[in-house]
Amino acid sequence: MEAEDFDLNDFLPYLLNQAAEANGRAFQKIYKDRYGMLRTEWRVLCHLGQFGPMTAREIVEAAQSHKTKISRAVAALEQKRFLLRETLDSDRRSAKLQLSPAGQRAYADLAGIARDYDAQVMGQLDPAAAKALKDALRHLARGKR
Amino acid sequence: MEAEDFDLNDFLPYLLNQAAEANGRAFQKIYKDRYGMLRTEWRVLCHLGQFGPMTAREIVEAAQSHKTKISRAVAALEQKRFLLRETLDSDRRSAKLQLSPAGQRAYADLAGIARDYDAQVMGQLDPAAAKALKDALRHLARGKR
DNA sequence: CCTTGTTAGTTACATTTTCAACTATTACCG
DNA sequence: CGGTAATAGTTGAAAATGTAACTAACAAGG
Repeated sequence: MEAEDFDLNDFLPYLLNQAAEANGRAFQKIYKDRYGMLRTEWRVLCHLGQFGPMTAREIVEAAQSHKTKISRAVAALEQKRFLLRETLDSDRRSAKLQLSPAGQRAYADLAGIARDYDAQVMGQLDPAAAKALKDALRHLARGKR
Repeated sequence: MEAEDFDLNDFLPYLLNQAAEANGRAFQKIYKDRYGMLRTEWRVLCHLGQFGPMTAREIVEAAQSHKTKISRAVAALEQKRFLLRETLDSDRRSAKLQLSPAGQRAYADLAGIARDYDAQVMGQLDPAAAKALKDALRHLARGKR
């Protein structure tokens, strides 16, 4: 329990951060340069492209992200004409959000690149370790918010 | 290579981010509430506590962090009296940075908590998976900046 | 219906991060 | 040496994020 036993390079939050940052940068450059998107915008695009129309609240839950972030990302995507919103009759506070054709094209483009990127990075790891890694990450990402 | 094959919940940068955020929050609260530190400040404290006196540039390299972030964190730690700076005779642009006694106490305190926290989280994982996880993270964190 | 409470989403403001100069010092090279 | 280039670190403005308060719509109980 002494501080001497502590090793920063073995501290999980630090490792996760370093890995996330190092890893995110390359891909971030792509959606930024190509579509002028921020990370949260890419995430919203991604959720809608993958799961179909959703409300903002559903995206908040799925992405485990703060509602102001989602709100702003939705507004930005709408302004860029990647997204359409349609107020729900059943609850006029919410809107059904879905990708425009341009949004779908952007999603298809980026998803393809993401897939390749993921395959390339994961390919550097031993297959068993690769699977274990993602399982562990999914476990760590769950439930502590 | 089609977008349909892409699964966000299997995309490494996304998983890394989710895991890092979920995981970082809990510990962040501690150094923030207890010492009013920001994450970069905690990191600088940590580097100095662990590796002894360094220059700002060395911290930048070790932490793979931007120099303005480090510069401001150093200034903040100095103001909080956790850190002492001493201009180098060999190169008067740089300074030797080291923790004050108060800084060392804060480090010892936080390092102990960090160690426990890490053990607790890692303990939830299968031992083999736990080791594989950190190895993989170290691999991913390397070299891509 | 009318009051009270809750929820979806937005907006305003403060904090933090990033980006682009800028200063001071050192290194290199004719 | 003297001038140009490179490096350590800082600063100011712009962008992004987080926090809190807000609006609008719904829900439920009397």
